[in-house]
Amino acid sequence: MIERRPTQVDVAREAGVSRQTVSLVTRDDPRVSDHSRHAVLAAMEKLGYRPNVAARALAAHRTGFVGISLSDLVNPFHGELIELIRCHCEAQGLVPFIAPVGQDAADEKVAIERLLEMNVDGLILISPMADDESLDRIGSQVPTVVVTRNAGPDSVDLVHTDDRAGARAVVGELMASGYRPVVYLGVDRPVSGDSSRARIEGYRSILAEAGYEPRVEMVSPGEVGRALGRVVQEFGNGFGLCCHNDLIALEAIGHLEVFGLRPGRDVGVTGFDNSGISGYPGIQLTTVDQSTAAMARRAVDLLSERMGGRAEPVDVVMPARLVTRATSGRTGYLR
Amino acid sequence: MIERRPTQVDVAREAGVSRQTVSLVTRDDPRVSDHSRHAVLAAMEKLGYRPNVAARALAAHRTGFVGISLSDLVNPFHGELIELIRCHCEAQGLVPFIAPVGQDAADEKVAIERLLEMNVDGLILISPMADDESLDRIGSQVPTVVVTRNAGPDSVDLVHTDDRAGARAVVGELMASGYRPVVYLGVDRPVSGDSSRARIEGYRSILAEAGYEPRVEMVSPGEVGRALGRVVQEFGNGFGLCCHNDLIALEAIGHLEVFGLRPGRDVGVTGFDNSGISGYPGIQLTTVDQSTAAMARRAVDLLSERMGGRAEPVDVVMPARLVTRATSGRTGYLR
DNA sequence: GTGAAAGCGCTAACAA
DNA sequence: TTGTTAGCGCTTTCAC
Repeated sequence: MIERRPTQVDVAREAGVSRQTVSLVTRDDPRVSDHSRHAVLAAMEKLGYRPNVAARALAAHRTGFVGISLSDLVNPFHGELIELIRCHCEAQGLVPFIAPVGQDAADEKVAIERLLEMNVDGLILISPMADDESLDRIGSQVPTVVVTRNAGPDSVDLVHTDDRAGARAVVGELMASGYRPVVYLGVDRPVSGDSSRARIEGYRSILAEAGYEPRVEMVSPGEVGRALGRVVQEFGNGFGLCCHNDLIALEAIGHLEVFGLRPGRDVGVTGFDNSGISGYPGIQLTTVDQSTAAMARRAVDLLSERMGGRAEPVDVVMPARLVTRATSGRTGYLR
Repeated sequence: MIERRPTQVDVAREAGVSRQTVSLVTRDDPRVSDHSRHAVLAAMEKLGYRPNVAARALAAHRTGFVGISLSDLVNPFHGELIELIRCHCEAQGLVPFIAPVGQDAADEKVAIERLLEMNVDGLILISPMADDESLDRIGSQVPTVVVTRNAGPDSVDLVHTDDRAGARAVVGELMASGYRPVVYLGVDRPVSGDSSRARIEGYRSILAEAGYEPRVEMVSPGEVGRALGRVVQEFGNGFGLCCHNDLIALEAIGHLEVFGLRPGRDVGVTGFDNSGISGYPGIQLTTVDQSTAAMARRAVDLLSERMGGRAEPVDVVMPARLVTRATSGRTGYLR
């Protein structure tokens, strides 16, 4: 039922040339006569020849593969990012593969290890949980770009949004709309250089400047209710809720409605990521846009450069853009 | 900066054994003395040895890789499914990789082609767009399981939910709550055996039994507004909206609120997938549960069996379970 | 422009 | 239990 795959030998026999000529054709080498090339291509087509990547990798010491590690597949922001990265990889002749990561840093390590085992030429790590030492080990083995982190070892490049500024922007917006106090609802990711930390830092800084005490509630996705209950109990209404990302904000909005609190009216709510759903009518979440497309492009470009031999680390900071919608209260009440 | 990776030769020298012994240890072969095994493992650890998968694939004619093709990374249902598939692959000693697919069938073909090139031992295709002929070509090259489709060639196995029954259940629920007419809001995927078709068929069948005319509106994600506008214009309120999946339902709910229509009260709305967000308080979407965990497990099991030599096609139908929440109106109005 | 030869790092059958 | 011997399918000098 499952037949043997044709090899270059089969193609060569079919085309009436030597096997080496076939190899040259696959690599687009110019020193093949038009006639031979044509015969080879026709034979490949006829036989359904597909190069054996394992053999090529073994002989050529490269694969053209780019490994992508991605933990949170449920976050639509990541989905958008991956699709854009894929497009830019295509354009650069790189072949992207995703290793699904499980829950924790240990799972992530396994996933990255596997990408290394399959001889990827480069690595794009999206919101990795690994510590700097692990990142350094990885980066010194293969060109690596880390996306959404603002710090890391010199062996990797960094692409991230100005999370601090983004957080300051949304918190500023909530305060300008009159919400007090502004509470931060975040995820607990004790990873150096992680976006969650930068956002909290931005939140703290702008509150400090305005002379307010910070109040940070750490939650896991899916468990926003309890934390929010505490906040409602303590402050009633009129407070602002600066959420780590759009998903948490959506969950918070759901809980607020149960408490009878209308987002953008009784309570100000903001997210982060400007993911597709945040702009839906009926949701209209005020959030921060991360210029996802530019991030994706820069990440792939940096990787190409690293693969091309650059050794000095590069850190690209993308602008954070406030997207003001209904949930922060100033553009008209929706609900 | 980037040092050469150690090979079995290096490990053998370090451990003071022959290279072949190292090979045996990597394959967990029992006929190695405890002493040698220990020395080899220590040497591997010390050198940071990692097997070269390309070389292994070339020699052993298998990789242990399972390729997963996945078009819609933004749909959280797919994210959940992938994570479950990953877990079961681990348990079976299989290594999952995802090839990100672009927008259309041509992109998908490229992505699957790449998985084949990297010598995956098996393929799990999630909601593929390929036609039956393409699927047959794929399935006759490598063991393949197609998830979420109810028809396909004999060379592939099928795992899918009873979409017809699921659609009948939600439409029945909407009608029992008194919504008339019940409109279907679906995506246009002209793929044989696709879940979208089965759901529409279920919708039509139950409407026909009750003596109503069907009304199917096809939309693309992100463009629900226009179609919904037509429906509202025509029927005012009191109608039911059976949406192809939760994402579309959420988008529809957003638009309904702009029209001043409250889901579960003025209009009945249902989704499909029972994805995490559908149960959020404040959303409370009536939907259909697809027993995602069981689907994932069966898919991986079927793949193992195929890889083990089974040639007869298997078609597994998972039960569709109605999850009644607020948006279909009978469990108390939320909004 | 084409062919010959060597070898990438590993597995697998067999012999010792 | 360990070593020997062939390759797997391809790229890459280097001659021709």
